[in-house]
Amino acid sequence: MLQISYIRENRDEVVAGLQKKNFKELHLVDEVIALDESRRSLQSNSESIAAEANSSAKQIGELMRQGKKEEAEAIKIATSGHKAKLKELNDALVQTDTDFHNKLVQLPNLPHYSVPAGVSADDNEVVLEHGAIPNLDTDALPHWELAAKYKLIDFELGTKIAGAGFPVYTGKGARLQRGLINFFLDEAVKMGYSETQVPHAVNESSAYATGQLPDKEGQMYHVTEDDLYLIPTAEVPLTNLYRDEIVKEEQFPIMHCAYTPCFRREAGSYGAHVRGLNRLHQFDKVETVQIVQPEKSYEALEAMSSYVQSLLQKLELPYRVLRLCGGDMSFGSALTYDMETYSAAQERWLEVSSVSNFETFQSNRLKVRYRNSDGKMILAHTLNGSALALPRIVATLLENNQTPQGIKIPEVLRPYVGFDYID
RNA sequence: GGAGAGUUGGCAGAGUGGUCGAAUGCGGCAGUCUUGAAAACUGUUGACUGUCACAGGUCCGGGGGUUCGAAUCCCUCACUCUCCGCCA
Repeated sequence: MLQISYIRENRDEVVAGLQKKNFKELHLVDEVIALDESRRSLQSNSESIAAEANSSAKQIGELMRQGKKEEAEAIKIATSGHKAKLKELNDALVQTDTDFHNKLVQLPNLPHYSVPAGVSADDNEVVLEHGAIPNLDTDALPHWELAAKYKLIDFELGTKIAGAGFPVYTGKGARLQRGLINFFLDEAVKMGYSETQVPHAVNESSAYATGQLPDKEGQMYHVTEDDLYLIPTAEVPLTNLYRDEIVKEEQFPIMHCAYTPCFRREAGSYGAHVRGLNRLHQFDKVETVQIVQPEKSYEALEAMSSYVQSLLQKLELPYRVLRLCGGDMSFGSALTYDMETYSAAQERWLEVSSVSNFETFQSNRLKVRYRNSDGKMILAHTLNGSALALPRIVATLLENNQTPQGIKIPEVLRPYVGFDYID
């Protein structure tokens, strides 16, 4: 959620930023400003009446104590009109405030100045590419065929017990999953992230605070009986750890990592691009979250980005880093780097990580603040990044490393999985 | 699932319908003392909103009501705890 004080004072910059993000409902900006205006004037009206009512009530109390009943009665009669007026003003205020808030939350975050203009994934800027793209034989198989051949993943069995997009991992496939999770967690801890286990379901307040609600309501599984949402990413519980907290400056940088399954409904996608592991309703991911002072957040973003790259390097996967253009960025992000690995058998890039700085967009709702050295309350900046999401890593690992002897496991993973080849 | 108790400031914990944004203790901060620290003593110490700054307003789990006036009375919802039942 953007800060209204900023919108009020920087209207033109806000509009320009939203345009860069390819946001269409620009009229909302002026509507929000107008609603804020009338909300504040209603508030000051209501408050001055409240102030009068308060002082009358105090006088009455004083007079009653002194036993001057008649005088008290007189003031009672004189102030009896306040109540109706107050009620009226407050009703208007509540209505205006609700309208104001409903519109304010529809505004996405403003992009960082370095974000390239553009409307779609084609306009993303390739920051760098690393590693050689492997030349596979012409009979190389896509990962879903490899998964079947080596009995690593059973998609049909998952469909039977849950539905499409809920794979069952078996044998060395299951072992590979566990190995990757442990590897990612160990690496994150080495980087200074504190390992955390979090609930896999969250309440409405949490989903709202990190921005999944109301923006992405349909993308989450909702347990209606208990009004809980299955987490689409560990970002939600991890970031909400600090909801409504005033943290001490010396706690910074706050760094957490967590492994969780992630649940996404993601309706409406079909075809080869969602085959196999490319898009799932349940998948595994190790997430990293940082909460830092505003002046440190871009430094932290770069560190998170190079950390993710170091993982890909250790896994010996060719990858590239994209700086997302305005139109392709998520609702709450100010700057996002996507990491993609090259899937040689599918001959395309697959997104395996997304690292974002939300600046104060999340913390404004979360109310994560700290007191700076001048004693001022400051909203902290929040960042998060996948480090890493498993399915597409597994997909590229299987495809790129297929050899006549089987699928070669990268050195670094061998101690984690306990074998050198899948065969 | 059944029965009961509770929700107050960073924490613990008082609170009679008016003088309660709230006693007291702990913690935090500043000072005195000390070479320094501890102890002791003194002072100070919530958030939000609003203003150039004051003033003003809101907040005692959330929402609603009664009243001139609610932390205190009523309704309602949520959550927490205890006991019983069930259970990994």
